[in-house]
Amino acid sequence: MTIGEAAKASGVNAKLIRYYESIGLIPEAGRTAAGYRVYSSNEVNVLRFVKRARTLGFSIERIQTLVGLWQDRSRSSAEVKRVALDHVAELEAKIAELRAMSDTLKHLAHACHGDERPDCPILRDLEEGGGCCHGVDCGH
Amino acid sequence: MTIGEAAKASGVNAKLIRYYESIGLIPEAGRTAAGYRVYSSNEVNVLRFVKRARTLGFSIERIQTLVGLWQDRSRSSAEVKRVALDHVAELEAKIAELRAMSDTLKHLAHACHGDERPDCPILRDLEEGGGCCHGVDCGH
DNA sequence: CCTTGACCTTCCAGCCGTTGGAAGCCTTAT
DNA sequence: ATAAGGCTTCCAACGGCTGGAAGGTCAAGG
Repeated sequence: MTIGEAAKASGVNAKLIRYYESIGLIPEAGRTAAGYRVYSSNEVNVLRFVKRARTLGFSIERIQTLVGLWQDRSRSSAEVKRVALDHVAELEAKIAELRAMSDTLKHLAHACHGDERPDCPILRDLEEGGGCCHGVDCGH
Repeated sequence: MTIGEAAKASGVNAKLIRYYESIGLIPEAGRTAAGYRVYSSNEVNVLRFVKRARTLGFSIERIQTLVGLWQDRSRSSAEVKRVALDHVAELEAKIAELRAMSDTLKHLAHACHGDERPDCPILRDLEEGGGCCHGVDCGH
């Protein structure tokens, strides 16, 4: 299997496969006499694992840990669960951050007439540093 | 006002101020005879505006637009609102993406015993590409 | 046999928004 | 005079890719 075929089979871009190899996420592939990388279905499985883990938002570093646990038959499921829950905690923190941004902006946009006039509570908020709704003159 | 003082006054790191100048987000600051950057309270206001906008997650590109609208007295609030709502849409899309990841992982982690045994539905999901819950043998 | 085109190789650069460090100049205080 | 602290520029790294250039290799067709 060449890198292109492995890419198709795994869903991971050929360039990305080389990148993953270069950073040590996956082991160095074997080579033909001409220097072409060669892949077996086993390596394709690892690539698929990596791809799925990326889809779930795991960092490369954590994926390295997960692949290690996956290969380790004497792993404990507790270790895997801990890695997953650490990641969930980070996701939830990020979601909360984005949620706060979005809600603030939706509120400001709601208060904005959105017509041809220049007056705009969104710009006022940016100007004043977000102190709008802590006072009394916000009007909502 | 030197760059360090402007940094304190605006809450934007001195290094970041130079970076913002280098990419054209803020205009080039004036200089003393010795080459030190000089800031007025006006420029500090711009920095504060930028900082608040970053806090709300706006990209540098959109902040450039927002600063332009802010300075433009003949702007329409509709333009500002559109920029804000475009950003809200992006935030919501990102939130939905992270939400899906987190929910999937929480579900998998819930199904994982988290003990010393190696068997783990999280690894099974990564191995199989997330097909677990579309079938019948998932067990939840 | 030669060409064409599709693949493969390496290396280098850029995206975003920062942050860090190195090397050197300027100012102020002691 | 000298030390400390600020300022200057430039270069590099983070994460996770993605693109391009320049060149080698392979299979099919004329």
